[in-house]
Amino acid sequence: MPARPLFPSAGSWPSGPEEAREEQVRLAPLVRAEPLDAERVGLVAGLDVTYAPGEDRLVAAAVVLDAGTLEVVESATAVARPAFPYVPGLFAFREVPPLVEAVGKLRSAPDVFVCDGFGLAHPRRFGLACHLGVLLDRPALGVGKSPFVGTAEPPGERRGSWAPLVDGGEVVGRALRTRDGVKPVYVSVGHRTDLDGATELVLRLAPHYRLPEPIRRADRLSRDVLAGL
DNA sequence: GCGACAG
DNA sequence: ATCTTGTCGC
Repeated sequence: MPARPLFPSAGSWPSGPEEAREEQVRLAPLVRAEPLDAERVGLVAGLDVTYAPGEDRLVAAAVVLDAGTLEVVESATAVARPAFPYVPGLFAFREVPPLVEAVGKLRSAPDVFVCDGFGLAHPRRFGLACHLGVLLDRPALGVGKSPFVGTAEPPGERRGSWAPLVDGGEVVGRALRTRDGVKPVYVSVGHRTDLDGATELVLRLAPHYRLPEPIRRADRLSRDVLAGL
């Protein structure tokens, strides 16, 4: 029996930004950093959400890939209304509910969840990847397309080079080059992962494109489903 | 106080 | 996030 209601349906969803920030501060200590052996990861789930222009409707997608072949194993989606407005730093309250719903429809148990956004690279060290990882108590990491908090030197131009992302004197993630000469992505720990493992895994998942394949697949699936509504 | 601010 | 075609470059 859970000590605290974990899901929105359980009635603990914040009514506004203030409560949401308090919730993040409460949950942040639950994040655990653990070594992630990228070589041993078998199944990876990519998560993403697409919003309908103008309408208050969205589609969340979870796509499970074989980390070795990058073949899609299965996928699931959820259609919903945003449960929270977009506020920088409170992003997870918008996307976590539908993402958790989509993940709940999966038959497999992915070894790692790859989120479109940040983990510890967050003002309160509790970004989307932390939030989702803690709720599911599964390994999770975040991949962002633009920096949110902190600063990083530009990594070397070659794929694989990276530079620490530092915020408030803390290393909260890495700016990682996944393609030669292309703008880096920003990797951070979500839950039960570490930066070395996350970096290695992201590189493994992004052999050809800037973004890891699981996220690209989830992005495409959520788009396609939304277009078909 | 002002600007910046994941998706 | 989304509104938006072609175009330049590897």
